Parts: sequence; C-alpha cells; structure tokens
Amino acid sequence: MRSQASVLHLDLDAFFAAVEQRDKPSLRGKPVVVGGVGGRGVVATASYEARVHGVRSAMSTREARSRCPHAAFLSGRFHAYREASRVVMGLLREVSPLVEPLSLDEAFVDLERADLPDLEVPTVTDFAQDLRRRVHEATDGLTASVGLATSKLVAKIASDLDKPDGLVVVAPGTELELLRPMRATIIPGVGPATAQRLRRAGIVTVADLEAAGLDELVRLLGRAHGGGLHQMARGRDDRAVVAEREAKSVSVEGTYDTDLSDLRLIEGLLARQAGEVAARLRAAGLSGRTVSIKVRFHDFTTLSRSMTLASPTDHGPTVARSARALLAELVAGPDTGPQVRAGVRLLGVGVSGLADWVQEDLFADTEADDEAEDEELPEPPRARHLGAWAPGMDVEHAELGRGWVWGAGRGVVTVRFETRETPAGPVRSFPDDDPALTPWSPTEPAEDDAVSGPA
DNA sequence: TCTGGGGTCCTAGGACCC
DNA sequence: TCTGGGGTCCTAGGACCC
Repeated sequence: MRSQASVLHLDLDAFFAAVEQRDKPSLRGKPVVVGGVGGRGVVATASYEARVHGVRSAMSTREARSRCPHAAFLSGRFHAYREASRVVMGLLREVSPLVEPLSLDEAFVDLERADLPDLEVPTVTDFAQDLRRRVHEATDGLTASVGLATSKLVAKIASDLDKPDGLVVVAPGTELELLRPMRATIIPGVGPATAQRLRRAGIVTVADLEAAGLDELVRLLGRAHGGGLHQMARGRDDRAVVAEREAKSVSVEGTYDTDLSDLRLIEGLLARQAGEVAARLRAAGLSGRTVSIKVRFHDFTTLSRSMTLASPTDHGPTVARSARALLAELVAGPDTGPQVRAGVRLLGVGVSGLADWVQEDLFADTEADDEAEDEELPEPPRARHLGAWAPGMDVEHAELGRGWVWGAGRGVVTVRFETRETPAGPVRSFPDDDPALTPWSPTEPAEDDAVSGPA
C-alpha cells in the first residue's frame, strides 16, 4: 500500500447507454437499455433514466421491458463503444504511461508515473477533476466517475461512491474508517456465493471480515480467496498497476432463442463458432493448444469438455474438428447424450493455452538447429504423451500421427482405430492402449499444423 | 419462455515425473 | 525394492467481473 493517493480508477458512467444518447439526441433524457433484445437477452447497460424504474445490468430484457416499457431497447453498436473507449484510454495514456484497462469503460492509472509536482491530496484532486473534464471533451460529452486512493481496492470502491459524474479522493490513512462499516460485498471478488458463506458465519460487514481470523476465512473460502480477503479487509492491497496483460483464452458462445436438438445443426453451429475463434486468434497473432466446448441444456445445467492438442493451432478446421469430437463424446455419453438430444440452449467454443506465433517460430528454429548439431534422435516417448491420436483427429493423422510428442521429443505413432457412425458423425475409438511408436526423422516435412510441431 | 457474452482465477483430483 | 513428497500438466466445474 502506498503512502499517497496515487492510484486512480476511472469508470465511464452507464457507458453503452451514454454512447447511444450521445449519438442519438432523441434518446437524451430518456430511458435507454442496451443488451440482448431477443427472447433470452439480458441488460448490459441501463441509462440512469431507466435505472429509476428498477432496470439493472444482468436483468433479463423481458423483466426490463415489464419494468420500463417505454424505454428504448437497443442491441448495441460495439464499434462505437470500442471507438469511444479507444479515445478515453488514449487520453489516459497521455497523462501516465501506466494505464491498466479492465474493460472498455474502466481503467486504473498509476499517478506515480504521471507528470505531477507532488502526490498530495489537493494536487491529485485537481488533476482528477481536470482529467474528468478532458474525458468529457474528448468523447463529446461522456461523463466519468473517478476514485483516488492508496490502492487499487480503495480507488475502485471510491469511484463508485459518487456516481455518476463524481470524484472521491480517499485521503491516506482514512481507508479503514471508510471500509469498516461497508458490506463485505463492496470488495471486488465477494459475489453472491461468497457473501452467503460469509453471512452464515456471521460476517456481513468489512469490520466483521477484519475481525475474522485468517484460519477461519481460509476454511470458509479456500487459501487464495480467504487469504486475499483477510488482507483486503485490513485495507492491505499491494497489487501493482499493470499495463500489458496477455490474453489467456479466446472464445465464442451463443444462446439460441429456442433450444436446439438437431445434432447436425448443433455441429454446424459449433463449426462456425470454431471458425470465428480461429479467425480471432489469427487476427491477434495467437494460437492455442487446448480446445474447449461449452454446452448449456434447457434446464441451464452447463457442461464443458476440453482437449489439448499436440501443438498450438489457429486453424479453423482443426478447432472445428476438435470441437466436433468433444461434442461426439457428449452425444455418446450415457447421461449427456440424452441431455443433448433433449435440447441445448447455449453452445460455445474456446481455445486456451495460448502461445505467441512469433515466439513459437523462433523457438522452433532454435530447437531445429540444436537437433542438427547433436544428431541425436529423441528417445521414443511413452504412449501417454501422445496428443497425436486424440479422438477426433482425422484418418490420415490418426493412422500416422506425426508431430510433436509434447515434452518428450518427436516420433511417428501408428494407431489402430475404429470408426462408428453416429447421428453426430463418425466417432472414433482407439482400442490399443499402447500404440506402436518409432522415432521420426526430423528432416521429414510437416503437412498440417493440426499435429505437426512448430518445426 | 427467468437467467448474455467474453473473460479471469481458483480448486481438486488424477496421472506422471523426479 | 519400497515409500514418500513435490511439482507439473490436464480436465471439469464454479465463482466472479464488466
């Protein structure tokens, strides 16, 4: 924790709705709701005029319509939101090189890196007011609420205290008297489930949290969360403002207005999502090894299945093939098969375990050179390492799973497989626990990034 | 016709490795 | 040879955030 209030948190007010009101004068002063407008949509942002009628984020659009029928319901123009966000983040980076965006409408700014004569309360207060004015100007009328404090925790809480269009500076040394009377749910990370567990233990306010022992919190919430809250409740938060955060996963999902039960249609939708995910990976210069699907049934129970490939991919057909294979496993499952056929409301595809293409290539070159030098073939790896014969691999690759054997060198594996036709397409199984395996000549060219390594 | 979409982080168990 | 302990990877699910 710092000795001066040099962490700034800025939050644009009712952001999506405010952009709509800015761009469409007829909406100004009127209730505006941005979110899903379909039968199963939820509210992303409600303007303050709509909030008066009880409309809230994450509420179903159906509920919002009944509470505020005269509101304008809009599905959102994300290009406009991204553009407004870009302007604001650019402005923040002008005042400090250390800006950490949390979403399109929110960021931390480290004032220790800003050009200020000092970091005393009057100075940072004037600075923040000037910043809010500049945001208003640069965005053609959007308002921002700002919190200033000695830590991220308190700055974020502070920015919310005088919304909209507010500024709250928490003077160093006064953090605990601010936090103690507040509900524990004020602390980011304490959601409904955590709040309920705490309540059952008689913990409602931050003061209660502070009085609870570390052991008790860890017992209630686990090591990481319990330990974190024990610190936060004392106003202790040393998290740094971090400018660059690397993406860890890329995913696409969709909820359908009516439940899907046609397996061909489900497969087709998954394949399309796989293509979108791959395109976004390529656009970001990323690739990943783990492909996941997500399926939500009519009763809202949600399953996920994932598989890790032998090497990273950003290839649409490879992601699609993996997704189809994971779906086929669900369809073949004695419990999950009937669930799928009974109706699916959400489908999703994601890729995680991301690697940077450029780094991957450099790494591969180095490794190839090393290999040429010492002329030593890798030890035949053990079968359990083989990502190369994962279910869903196409026939050529299953027969000759050439490629990287993760963590153990390269080899050629010959695998017997059996194919069974199902309504969702062919499902393969691999009767041999221990596929035959021989070392692979490193000079042999790779054909497909599905199974070939980064060589 | 309750309950979005895109993420992050954590937990826990099993397999495996040293 | 037997036993045990860590560490890592993988998978599934859950909580949470905006």
